[in-house]
Amino acid sequence: MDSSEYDLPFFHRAGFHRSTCRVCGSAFWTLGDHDRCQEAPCRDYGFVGHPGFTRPHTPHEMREAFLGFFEQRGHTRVRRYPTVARWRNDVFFTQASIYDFQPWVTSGAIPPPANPLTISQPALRFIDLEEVGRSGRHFTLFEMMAHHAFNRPDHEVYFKDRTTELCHELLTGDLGADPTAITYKEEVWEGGGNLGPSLSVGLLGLELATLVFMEYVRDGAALKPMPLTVVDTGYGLERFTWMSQGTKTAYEAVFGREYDELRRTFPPREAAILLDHARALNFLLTDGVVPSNSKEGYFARLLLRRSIRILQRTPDAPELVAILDASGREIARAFPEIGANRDDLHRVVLAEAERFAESIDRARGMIRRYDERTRSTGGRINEEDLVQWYDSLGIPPDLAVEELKEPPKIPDDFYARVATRHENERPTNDYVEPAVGLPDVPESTPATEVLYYLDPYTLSFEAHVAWTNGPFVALDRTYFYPTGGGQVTDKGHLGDLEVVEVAHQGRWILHRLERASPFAVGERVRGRIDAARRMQLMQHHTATHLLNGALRETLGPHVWQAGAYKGTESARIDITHYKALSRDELRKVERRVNQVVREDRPVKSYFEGRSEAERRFGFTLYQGGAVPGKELRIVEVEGFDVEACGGTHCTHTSEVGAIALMDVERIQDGIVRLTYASGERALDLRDEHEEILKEASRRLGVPVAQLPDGIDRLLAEIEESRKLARARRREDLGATAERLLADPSVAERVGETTIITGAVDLGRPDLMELSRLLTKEPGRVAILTGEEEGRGTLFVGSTSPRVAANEVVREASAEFGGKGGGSPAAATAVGEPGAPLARALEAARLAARRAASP
RNA sequence: GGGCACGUAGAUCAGCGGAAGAUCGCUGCUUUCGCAAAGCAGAGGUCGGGGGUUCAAAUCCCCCCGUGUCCA
Repeated sequence: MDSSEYDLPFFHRAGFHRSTCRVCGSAFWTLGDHDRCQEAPCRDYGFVGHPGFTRPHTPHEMREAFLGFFEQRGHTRVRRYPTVARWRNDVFFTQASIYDFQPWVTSGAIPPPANPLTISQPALRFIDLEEVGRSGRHFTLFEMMAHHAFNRPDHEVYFKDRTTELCHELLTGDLGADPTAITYKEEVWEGGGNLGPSLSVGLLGLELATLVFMEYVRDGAALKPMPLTVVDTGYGLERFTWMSQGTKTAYEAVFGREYDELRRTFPPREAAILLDHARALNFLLTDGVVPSNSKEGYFARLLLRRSIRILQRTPDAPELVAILDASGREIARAFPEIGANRDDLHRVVLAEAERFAESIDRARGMIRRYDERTRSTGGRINEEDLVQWYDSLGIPPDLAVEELKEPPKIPDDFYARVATRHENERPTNDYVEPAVGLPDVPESTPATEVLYYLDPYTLSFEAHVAWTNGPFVALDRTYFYPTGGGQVTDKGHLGDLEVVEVAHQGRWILHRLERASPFAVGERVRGRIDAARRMQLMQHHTATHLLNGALRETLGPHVWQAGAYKGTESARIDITHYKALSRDELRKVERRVNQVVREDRPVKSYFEGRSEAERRFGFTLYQGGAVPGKELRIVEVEGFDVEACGGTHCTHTSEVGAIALMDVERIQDGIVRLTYASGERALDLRDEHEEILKEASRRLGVPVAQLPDGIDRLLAEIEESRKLARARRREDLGATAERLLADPSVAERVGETTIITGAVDLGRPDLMELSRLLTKEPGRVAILTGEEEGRGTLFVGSTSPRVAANEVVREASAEFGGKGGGSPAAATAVGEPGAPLARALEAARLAARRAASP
């Protein structure tokens, strides 16, 4: 980056000079006499014990000081965005204040909520997890205070010069930092194909803020100016607070009284971890994350379980929810939504704690058994075992060690070893829906005017053909709904031809006909939509919104839609929830949702600017995931549910008819799927079930009310006859055994051993069973042959210590080309088809006699 | 989304190519005024499902399903 980028008029006006850091070699600007930039590691902390600001601030005071400062200078204060980035699908969490405005504002697609604006945005960075409590300055959740300006060619708010001036004024004004102690280090910021100069603000060894100026687009080797330049600043609230107090670590300054409180029970690192995690969890859970083993849920689980482990190994530790509540009360001073649903939050946390306890119990037993087994065979548990247990069973190494009699040392690089195991995993997240084979539409074709948004009831219309190719037709306007948003395609007719599928393709909606289109461009055609199908889809879609609302109302605000599908036969919604739904909860939801149907509330669909809609309804709008565009289509069930949605909807809830829940299942950890039907299908379904019941009752010959008992009786009968068959077989075999034992020609005595030989017509399992019956007493050898599918089977069982069954079989099997083997107690061989089985039997008898003779 | 581990009697698990086991629980009997307890006897298993390899599969291989867990 050219050095002129940093040569700001402000620096000259205020008397700054440019210098080079003796340690890191970077250029920086300062009023003072420094040979190095004023950030660690180039210099030590100089503010511990000697605060760099005049007055100590709490985080709350510091946030107010910051936001107030910028408000007084023409900035509008903007409310925080959720810590879960619902409006984007490229990241899980909000990691910086600028995330709030990506991609729609930064790309210029929509105007910012205010310009310039100031915000304090809670941000999450799990990359620093291990440093929390150790470094004295890292947090998983931190607040990034910022002022942002978005400059268009026709409207410049401010850029590098004013930004730096404001920053300097902030520090040296009321906060009272020594102007000569500050350095502005020249850096380059790059991200997402954009880049620009940035300044890193150092004071007494602490990097307090970064001022980023997004200015260029990388185009190969060249840099092209961005049409919209962005001021992206980040001021760490925690660091400002720390600087103002000059405590030993940032944790004392940030967590204040709660930290002192916990320090009575915990060492410094653990107290810091507990409070850091509690703060992050308060935001995460309030913003609707349910702990689970995948996606954002995993991070909530990680924080919860780490916290629980610390509490578990500490005597007289406070309750986790108590720590969460204390932390939440402090946060709520600035963010009142935190703790507003404390009961729901407690339920989520307690459910997770319970699961963790179960998991640990299981693990404990397993480790103890494994330890005993290993030691009894002279082995030892090694470090790799610890890694394996953590990776596959989730047993923290410190816990494993507690259970072991002779524990190995936990290696220092434990977590690095875990990471090594995950090195060769290939990320396949970037799965793209395979192209459905839609043709490209020439750019010159006018975009399709989408009419179903405005009126879902017009099912017959006239339009002009805008473009056509094979079976595909684009119209200048259409009421046909294309597959999307979990709602399946409309069907119907264009002219006399059937429309089999409708799909989005760029700015057009393509209708695929049953065969090649006969229409000419410009031709006027009549479109007719399959009314019954559309009605059913509308009912299912509106039903989905109603259920979503009822589920959130019944189960708690942690419920978010995690996926949905609306077909003609049924619909389903996946929601985030921490356990399976009880029968009672289901009944409640079904009653509630049908009540809303009967209340006949209006369902309004309209367009609204993104920022305005977010402001009015909050981020629960994005139930269906991130949606593109500057305007959102809002579907509002009055007083009940509001979502951004492009689907076709009933205009009153009563049109949904009825909603019948068909099935509920936990499809994965933290996600519950409900399947249901509405409208005509709900009635059909009830009829079908009725029919099935009646038919079952007819076939079983009992009244419907007695079906369960009837089935029980039937099952008992089946069980009975199965037992009977088994008993009969055993009896038959028993009779055969007795017959053989009674026949002096088949049983011969050699020394202590009785050898019984017999050729019977039985298969292998029966031969085995028979052998068992014959060799119940010690000192017996049974040599049996049978035939199965033309192949002779030899079975030898022995309870004589002198006669090894496998030896007998080995010697005999040569006689009939048999392959086999076994143990000294039982052995078997199967011969070639048609091989002389009798010879094998005789050979086995001789072998057994030889072995048995003293 | 990917890796790893695990699915065996009602429960907890062992077995890891040769005749399905242990402990607890259950049933019956003995002992006891009765209970607890003990002793004896017994019932209870498509070894998650489906393919394959093998003379032989709970055990080895492949594909599903389910559970747990680590990591993005």
